Amino acid sequence: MGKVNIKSIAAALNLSPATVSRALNDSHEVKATTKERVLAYAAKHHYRPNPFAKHLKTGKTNLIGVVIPFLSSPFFLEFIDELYKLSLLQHYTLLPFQTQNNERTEKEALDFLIRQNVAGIIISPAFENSNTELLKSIHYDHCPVILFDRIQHDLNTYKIGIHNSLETFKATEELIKKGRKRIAFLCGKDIGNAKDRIRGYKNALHNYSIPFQKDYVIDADYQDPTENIDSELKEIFQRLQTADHMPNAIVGGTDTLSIKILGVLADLDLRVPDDVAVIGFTNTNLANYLNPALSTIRQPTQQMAQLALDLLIRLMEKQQDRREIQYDDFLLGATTIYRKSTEIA
Amino acid sequence: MGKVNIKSIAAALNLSPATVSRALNDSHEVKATTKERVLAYAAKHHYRPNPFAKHLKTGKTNLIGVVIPFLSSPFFLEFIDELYKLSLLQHYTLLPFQTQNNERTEKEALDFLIRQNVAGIIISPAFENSNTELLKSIHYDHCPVILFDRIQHDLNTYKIGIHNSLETFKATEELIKKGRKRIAFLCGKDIGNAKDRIRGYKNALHNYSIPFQKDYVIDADYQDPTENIDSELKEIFQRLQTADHMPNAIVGGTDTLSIKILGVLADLDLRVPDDVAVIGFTNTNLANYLNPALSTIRQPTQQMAQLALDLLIRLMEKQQDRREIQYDDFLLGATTIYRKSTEIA
DNA sequence: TTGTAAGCGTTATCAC
DNA sequence: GTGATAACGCTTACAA
Repeated sequence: MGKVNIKSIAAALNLSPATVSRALNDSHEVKATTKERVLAYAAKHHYRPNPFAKHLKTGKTNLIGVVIPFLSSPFFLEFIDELYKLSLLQHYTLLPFQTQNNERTEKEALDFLIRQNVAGIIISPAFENSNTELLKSIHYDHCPVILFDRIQHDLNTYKIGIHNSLETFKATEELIKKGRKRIAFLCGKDIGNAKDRIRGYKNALHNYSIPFQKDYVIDADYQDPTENIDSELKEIFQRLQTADHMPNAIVGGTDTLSIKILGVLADLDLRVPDDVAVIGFTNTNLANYLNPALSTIRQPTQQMAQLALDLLIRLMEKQQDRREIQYDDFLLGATTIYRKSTEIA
Repeated sequence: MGKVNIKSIAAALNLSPATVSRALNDSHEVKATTKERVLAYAAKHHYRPNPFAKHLKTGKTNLIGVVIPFLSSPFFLEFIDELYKLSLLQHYTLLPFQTQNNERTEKEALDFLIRQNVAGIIISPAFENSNTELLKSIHYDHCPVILFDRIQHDLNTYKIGIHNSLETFKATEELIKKGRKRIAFLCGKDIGNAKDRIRGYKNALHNYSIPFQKDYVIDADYQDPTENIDSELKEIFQRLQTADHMPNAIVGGTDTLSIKILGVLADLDLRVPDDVAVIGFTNTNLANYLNPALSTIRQPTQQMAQLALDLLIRLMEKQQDRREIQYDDFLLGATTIYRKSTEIA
């Protein structure tokens, strides 16, 4: 069978392409009967509009680019999943990309998205101020950009995240109240929100007059959660153990690290929570099945996704120069769940 | 600044659009100096080719559609992740879609992919023979389709999976050898590979003269792993308990169920492995950190992704009528890891 | 209410 | 080597 497009439909029905186009787009200026004829024929012959032609003409797409560090982290996975569900309802199509915390890969993803002429972009940057100039030029001249999760970024736009310093403050405080004073903090190197999370941790120590120890802030450098950083972590803690300087509590600053640390501690024959209590950021129900069940700080991914999409759509529809808009930061509340790993007798 | 496209470059350099196009495509029939001039100008003005125009003209894309039941299952996540890495190297772009085990959603995804004019599709169908006719018409008339994981499907194409019956046979046999005889099997309703997995389980029972019991095959009907089927499972096992017919071992037929069952058993105050031993399909390192560490059958996602992409590219490049190709099935080996949950004293 | 025609950015087929 | 020109499938003034 030949290809079925507007021209062939027009020919078959003795109409002009313009009328067919109008009928397919449910224009009010076309007779009801013609509309029916066209629609019936189109359905019968499985007409599929060619988006390339359409977009070439209109210059618009219903694509939304989503740029995240990686999928293999429960938080980002949940976020994307929520976003999928929501965008489906609004007839937007998601184009997800991973950066592996790498600025170059991020740039390539952004370039690709622009070539695809996406209508908007939702991003959690590879690291603090990665691709700042590129993102600014996209946001100002091409399509709106919204930041989430890693919102430490000079791009002037809506930012959706949680109150990172507050959350780590509370978690650290909880450990202190339970009598632990040698508290370590795990964080990803250069990750956009690490600073805030460390600040909360430091403030809590300060509030309870516990001296801050530099070697208790443990930077892990990873591009990918599936990477084997376990041995790196193990070495660090082994060194602390040897120096008789082992912490008796740990705050996990990222999804990935919070889970990995349990395996590391088990390897070192340290009992959780007796020897070392653990609490960390993590968005997975699996935390409850871990050994021991892990206390977690859980980000509200559903809310975050909803808000990101709403704000983005609002920006996409607005004609105003995006340089001149007054943007707000949205800091949502996280949910902390205390489980076995912080249950100190 | 005005838009920079082939025409504007041509105007600025006093060339024709045709020459510019040739230069950008590194055609040999264009003078080296002109080529340089064009490339320099393009780079300086951040020229980005418009894929919509290009594809409208050539009718070809470098897009690969990937259709999976859901992302929130470790196996599919790993698979997609591997596919991302590999396709990046080959300059293909992935368009991933989830079906939630729903034929209608799957159809919408496939329709979308065709409209996007993807060069090929890799799919694990929503269930056995879902969208058979549509997939056939796509494969024969539009672009090659490759099946993976859930390969019980009438579509005649390359199929990549594991030897499901063999793997469940071995797992069941192991439990039998450890003295367990009341062995239950968990599986997703209608999922394409459930039949084979059940067959392996049955064969093992048969080989050791253990009578097959119908109520030990437990169907769980879920659209999404994050769904709350825990209570459903709990009820089923509670009923078995009451009837004094509780199994003392369980084989988990899917990623999702294998993990969930641990929580259910804990809720029912059953000890693993003492009261009930558990082994199941699951592609996550987290299995090692679960309570207790879960024995797993792990699919070779990296190999599967590599093979899927290789075969797809081969088909995309071949001109032959796809009805007439002789397709093979590829059954790769899985890796079974025995951990605490099957450690029977 | 419908038709005509131009044009979106690119590539391919001719000429020159 | 390079330049005109048509064409891909669609939308949209403008005309009728």
